[in-house]
Amino acid sequence: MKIIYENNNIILSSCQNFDLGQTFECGQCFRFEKDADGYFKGIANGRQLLLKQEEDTVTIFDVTLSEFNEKWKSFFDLDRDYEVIINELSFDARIKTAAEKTGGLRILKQDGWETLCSFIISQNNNIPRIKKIIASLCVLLGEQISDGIYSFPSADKVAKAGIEGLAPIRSGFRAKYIIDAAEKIASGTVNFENILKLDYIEAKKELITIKGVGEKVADCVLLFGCGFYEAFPRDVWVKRVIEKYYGSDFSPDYFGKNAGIAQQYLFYYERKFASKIIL
DNA sequence: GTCCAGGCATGCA
DNA sequence: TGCATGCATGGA
Repeated sequence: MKIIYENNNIILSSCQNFDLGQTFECGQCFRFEKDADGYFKGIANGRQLLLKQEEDTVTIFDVTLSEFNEKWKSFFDLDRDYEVIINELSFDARIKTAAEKTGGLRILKQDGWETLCSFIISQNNNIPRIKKIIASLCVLLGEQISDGIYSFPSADKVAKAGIEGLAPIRSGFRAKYIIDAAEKIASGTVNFENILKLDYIEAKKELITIKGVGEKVADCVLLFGCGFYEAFPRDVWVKRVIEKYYGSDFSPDYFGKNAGIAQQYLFYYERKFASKIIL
């Protein structure tokens, strides 16, 4: 990959294993959309981001080189060689097949609190509605960045709103879980800086102390928000794949240190290509 | 109208 | 420890 800074845009050329559509659509994030002209728009790290991809060239608009190096390089996991990872995982025929279609996705490193809150909302819910609830939460309690664009609200702001304050977002039984998470993050009882220093097992234990956070949500937070690539979220889709192809004695250790990436290939492939569900 | 959604807490064996 | 059940809401 070559990085060029030009007219306040970052141009990434000769990108390998980097497809914006797959990265944003594969189910790890909820605030990026593709518009009719093929531009991707989203909100992350407290700002709006505009991107476009033509073949193996990705342009990130209105971003300085220092901002790119500080924030977005790690956000898009650009220092990781996914081709090597796919080769390592391709001892498994299912991964090899899946990655032929989904190998352009990259595991984003999103804000921990936002990821935690988003995946609490995701439980027993469908993706359109998850996006809708998150969007209303941002309008309700986030900061207005520009016209109609709102940041993800701080844990402090959400904690202060309380369960009643969340009523307008219609999150149902999840409201009490959102508030418990917000309170624990705001008070420092659960601290992402600390979690990043722990090993995977300890980090997961820490997250599960939050009400409404079980193994699956914790694994999503660790994988999509904390860079624990061994985290292997088992949702209904992945469980289905495991039952069908790997059997009941399956362990994520089978895929090793990048089990989470393997999981994402399987999840996305199953939803997009192996089932009739349209994303 | 009915089914079900990137689960989890709870109660009961 | 393991399994059944309820949960709020609205998309499909």
